[in-house]
Amino acid sequence: MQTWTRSPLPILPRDAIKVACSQCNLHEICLPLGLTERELDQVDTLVMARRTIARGDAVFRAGTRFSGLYAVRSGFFKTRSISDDGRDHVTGFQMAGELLGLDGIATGEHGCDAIALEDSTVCPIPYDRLDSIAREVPGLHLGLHKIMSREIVRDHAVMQLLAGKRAEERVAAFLLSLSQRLRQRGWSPSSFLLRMTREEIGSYLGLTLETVSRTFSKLHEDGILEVKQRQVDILDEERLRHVARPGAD
Amino acid sequence: MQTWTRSPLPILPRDAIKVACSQCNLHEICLPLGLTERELDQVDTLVMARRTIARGDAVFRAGTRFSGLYAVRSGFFKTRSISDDGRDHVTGFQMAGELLGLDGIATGEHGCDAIALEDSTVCPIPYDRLDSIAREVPGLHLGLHKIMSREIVRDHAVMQLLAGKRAEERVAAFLLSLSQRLRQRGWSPSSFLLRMTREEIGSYLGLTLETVSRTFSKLHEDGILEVKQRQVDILDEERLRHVARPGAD
DNA sequence: CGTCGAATTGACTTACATCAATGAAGGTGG
DNA sequence: CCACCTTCATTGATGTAAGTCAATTCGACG
Repeated sequence: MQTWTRSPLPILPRDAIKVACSQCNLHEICLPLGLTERELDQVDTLVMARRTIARGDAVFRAGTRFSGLYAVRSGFFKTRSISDDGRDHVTGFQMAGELLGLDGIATGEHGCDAIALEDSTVCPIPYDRLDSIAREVPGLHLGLHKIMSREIVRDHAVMQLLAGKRAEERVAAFLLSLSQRLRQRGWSPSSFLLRMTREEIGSYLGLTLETVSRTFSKLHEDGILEVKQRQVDILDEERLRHVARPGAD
Repeated sequence: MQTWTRSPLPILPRDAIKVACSQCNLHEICLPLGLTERELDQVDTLVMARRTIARGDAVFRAGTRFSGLYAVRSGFFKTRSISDDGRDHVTGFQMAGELLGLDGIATGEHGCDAIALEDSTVCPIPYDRLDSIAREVPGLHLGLHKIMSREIVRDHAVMQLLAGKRAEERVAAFLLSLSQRLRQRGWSPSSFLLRMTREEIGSYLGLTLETVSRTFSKLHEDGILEVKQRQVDILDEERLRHVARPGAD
């Protein structure tokens, strides 16, 4: 059924398809954010092809050479890294319009694995070409700076959450963050399917899978959520907000 | 005694002194990292003056307009932000050669307070000038990207630590990180004075000040550290490493 | 229908927080 | 110079949120 996505251009990999940022409905939240039409045309030469990633597969793995970033075109990812003592840790979840691989610029090697949690597509963005095109499109640098800066802000928020919040607050904040990002993309912010396991949520939030599960049950008992396996329905966003930030009024 | 640092140029603020990156002994770890002599000369026009910050004062505060970054020239800082629910949290400690303010690029507002923990000096780097100079010095963009990327990598390491490690491991990792950064700067990595309180360490590591104190005592009892108030002497770095990453070999 | 990974729930343990008292260091003013 | 105060650090006693271990249950898939 989807055979039309398969290489009309025999030179490219089978799963690649030519695509332009200017035509992409994500360009308002993705890298080309805030560029003019003219500038967008130049950026179009950047992203040559899409790559499809099957559920469970990696876009890149920790330790491999960094050659560029990947914009999530569709689907859902987790990034995970193995810590010095062998335990592994989920550092984030990424959805359409978000960038993978920012942590590789520093060292020239990817610092984590980027794993697809469902069948997904990404737009590879070669870093050297990005850099040279950005010389003619100054807004592109600003855009990238902003994206990296936003990542830092987000990480700080997560650090705050891990350092200071209790299990219930963490889980509530996590759900609200998902909800808000879904809303931005035009999907339902109150009814959605979790793409990750309880264990992956727990790893991200610094909790065990049992605690995550119990917390979902608790929020359910309290009438704030409907949870059935991976299906989540937020019944009372206001109270969920309240759970996430106790003490604030 | 230090009056010679005070404005030989009456136009500048009293505590400002003209300074060049090319003459700065920090340019190997600071922003101009990896630039040629020629390029450095151009960058010299960027940083016009130093600013001194008294202990306890802020370089900038959360919510104020972002106008640029600040390179720590000397001294020691903490960054702290107030979370949505009113508690405050230390997001990092910065020493000579490190940049303050990266999280402000995203929103155009500073996301945290940057407080001097001892009398310090910073080099203000106006963002718009940085951006325009970077057009002629491409390495500067790469440098900034690398610095931001490194910040992301570090934040992920902290997240890992907060999510997965126990008190003793956190404190050990914290001391090792300090030690390593001191070594990079040519100071003693094994004998140093902590610039922050137990409470600030605790806030950063997601622990109470009591737990931090107890953990120091424990490491002392085990013969790994000498700790007397703020003075720390690492007696056995190898074992400290071992405490920080249990289970690894 | 049986198998397997994921999720839920319960009983028990523990690492760390909380509460509280005491002790050192450093700065200020008489 | 010493007495005083404030801030920071240490140490102990007790409480609790979340981890651990273990048993079911649920759903998806072959």
